[in-house]
Amino acid sequence: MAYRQTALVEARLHDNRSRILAAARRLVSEGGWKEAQVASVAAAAGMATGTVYRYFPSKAELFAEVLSAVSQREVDVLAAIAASSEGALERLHTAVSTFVQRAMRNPRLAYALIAEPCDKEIDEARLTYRAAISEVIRAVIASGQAAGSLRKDVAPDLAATVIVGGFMEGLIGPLSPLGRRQRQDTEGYRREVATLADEIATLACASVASPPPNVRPFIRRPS
Amino acid sequence: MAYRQTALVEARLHDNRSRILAAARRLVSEGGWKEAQVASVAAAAGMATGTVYRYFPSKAELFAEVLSAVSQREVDVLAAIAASSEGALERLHTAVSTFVQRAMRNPRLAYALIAEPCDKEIDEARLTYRAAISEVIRAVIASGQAAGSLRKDVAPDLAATVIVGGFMEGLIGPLSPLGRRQRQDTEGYRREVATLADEIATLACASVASPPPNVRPFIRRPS
DNA sequence: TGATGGAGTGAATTGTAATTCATTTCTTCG
DNA sequence: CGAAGAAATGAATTACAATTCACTCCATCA
Repeated sequence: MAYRQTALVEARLHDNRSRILAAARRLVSEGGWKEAQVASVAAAAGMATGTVYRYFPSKAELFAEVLSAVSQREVDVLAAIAASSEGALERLHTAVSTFVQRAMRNPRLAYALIAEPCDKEIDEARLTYRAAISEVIRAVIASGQAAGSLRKDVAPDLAATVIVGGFMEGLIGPLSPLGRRQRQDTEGYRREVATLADEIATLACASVASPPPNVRPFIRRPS
Repeated sequence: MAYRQTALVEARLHDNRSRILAAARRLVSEGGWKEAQVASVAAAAGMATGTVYRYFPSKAELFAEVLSAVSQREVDVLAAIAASSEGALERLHTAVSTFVQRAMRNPRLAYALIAEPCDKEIDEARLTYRAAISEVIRAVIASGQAAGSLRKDVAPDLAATVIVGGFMEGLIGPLSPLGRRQRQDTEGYRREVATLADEIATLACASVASPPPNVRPFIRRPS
């Protein structure tokens, strides 16, 4: 028994793992999935390609962990807002507009994690966090319905799904590399983002607020 | 000059092209993108792989045309609804619920075309039609605002994007191979679909209907 | 110090489909 | 019929990254 792992080595291993994750995250947030190749990550982390595989079993698991780390923080932020003692409508508005504003802080990363085409396996990991966000929103809606401040004629889970889809889609244009024209460090940009966030949040709130819309849809001949 | 294309041959060529498109569409609607391989399409159309390339320059263009054909019909249906003389809110409700119901007629195909992970190039073609749908919805919203039946405090293009994202997301669960458990030919299924369509459409309508929601969002300390 | 075994390396391998193209088969018409 | 050109074929090629692994390098400790 001439070798046993010592604390120093253990620390280095842990550090390597972190460096890989950081490099992976940086590459995605700079160039999207196109840049997120295992070989590039390894190079960016200052090690050989094979080394990455000593820390992660596959590319998919590596990036799932990147996604997980970023997304979990957002879920936590939303959960904290949801847990506050404000009215349901206020919590919903704040949750949505906060999500939008935070996403716009790092648009390229948010775009990649939310919308950019990527490998199937990574895409599946997205679902998990979209579901987690949806669940937070659902709880807010359900509590608002119980308290009587929100309409009761919509299923909370469906409403939450629609709201999440809505604000994500509303974000995609502004987030996407094509939709962003302005430098991010200007006052005008900040104001635009705040306006966008408020408008999207208001749409979300309106969809579940009382009173219900008074619509009498007409019947179409099915075609 | 011993050969010139005759009408008979021209007809066969056109027929081949159609067969390729039909086969491609059938494969996607049966097995999703996983089954949508050029070789499989060729086999399903009863010809050799290389032949497909005499009609389409690439896989992406082939499937973009499949997507285009299916989507354009939906855009047309929505446009017809949008052009009717009903109130804006009624047109919006009918447009959304009609889209949902039509999608649920062929869930596997709709799922593939709307949400299933696929090649980047095909994914880009999706954007075109999502934008076209969004534009139809935007026009309805704008006309409703002009007529005074819809709130004026939301930008029509943003509202349209959010609504489209919302109803697409609301559809994904029910459309996806995992979310569908029931046979499609039962009375119960039809009723469920109708309910889903109505609920989603109602959410969409509520998000832009008058009066605006009365929300006073609280301020969070940025974290 | 040198024997032991884990850690790191990166060129080579693998897997997966799209795409090509030399060859064969079919159509046309003198 | 048979020459000429178009269309079809499908096995071979290409492209591209993920993944592997035989080897080298380093840390540990008797």
